[in-house]
Amino acid sequence: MLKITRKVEYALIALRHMQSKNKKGLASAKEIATIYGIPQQLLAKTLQQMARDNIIEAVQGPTGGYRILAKLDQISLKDFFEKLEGPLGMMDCYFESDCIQIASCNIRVPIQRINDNMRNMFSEMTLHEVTQ
Amino acid sequence: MLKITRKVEYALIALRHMQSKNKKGLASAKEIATIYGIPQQLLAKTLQQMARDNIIEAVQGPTGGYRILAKLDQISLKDFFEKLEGPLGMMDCYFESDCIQIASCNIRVPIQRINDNMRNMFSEMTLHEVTQ
DNA sequence: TTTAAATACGATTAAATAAGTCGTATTTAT
DNA sequence: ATAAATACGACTTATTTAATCGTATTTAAA
Repeated sequence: MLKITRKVEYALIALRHMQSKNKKGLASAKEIATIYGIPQQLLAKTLQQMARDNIIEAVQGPTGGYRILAKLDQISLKDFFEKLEGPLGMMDCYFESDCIQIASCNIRVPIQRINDNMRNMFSEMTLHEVTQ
Repeated sequence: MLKITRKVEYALIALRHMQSKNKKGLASAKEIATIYGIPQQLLAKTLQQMARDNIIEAVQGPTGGYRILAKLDQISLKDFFEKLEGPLGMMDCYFESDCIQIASCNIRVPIQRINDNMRNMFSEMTLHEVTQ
């Protein structure tokens, strides 16, 4: 429990790799996948998603690849996680309220407190801190 | 990602229910399962595990059940989670070091930083806070 | 203008994890 | 004796995550 996914892991690895390049330098999915031993197609999808989210920029065609676009010190880990994996809650009832048990549930408030602590924590860390 | 399991959820519900009883009062698995609409057998296992961990105390035989044994304000959420689900790390490499990629991995240190933040957060919350 | 190497992406399959059930044994109040 | 509770390993099912497949598009360079 409380694990991050491979997708997020691969995204962080890729970002950190791209940071080590100069401003105009591109990194291809193949290059990153080979260096870090991760499945190329899966990484590619993750990179494509980050490109859609304007975290990175894609250049097509041969000699193409990706480079960092956003200012990483302005993106919180919480936003980053949510861009890649959707709403960040330790229990689904934090967002959805279709739980039949709601009436009898006795831990809603305490759970929200834990959730809020966790979200705060990730709100206060930036992508830059993590990939610097 | 970053979800707690049903087991933990059921454990919290059960603890909170037991707290609402007086010192000698017992709550059976059946009672709790019925009130909160959770699978009895699964809950029973979780209660048994908490009993083994001396968080609660089991009384066998008819009229038996469970009651809180430990001082909940002395058990951190981190310890609680780890008792129920094992080591608490957002990535396995926080504990295991059999990852083949270790040599080339570029996010070990950053990931440890996130992990440490998370573990700190859960170390600073007590079970009592969450179930009070 | 053809080719090759890259991104783009929906659909599908495989693997891992979580959730739940089953069966049986043991304990103990009545 | 019986019934109602805990104890617990083995098993099955469901859900989620991870990975792969197939195909289309873009574009630099021969």
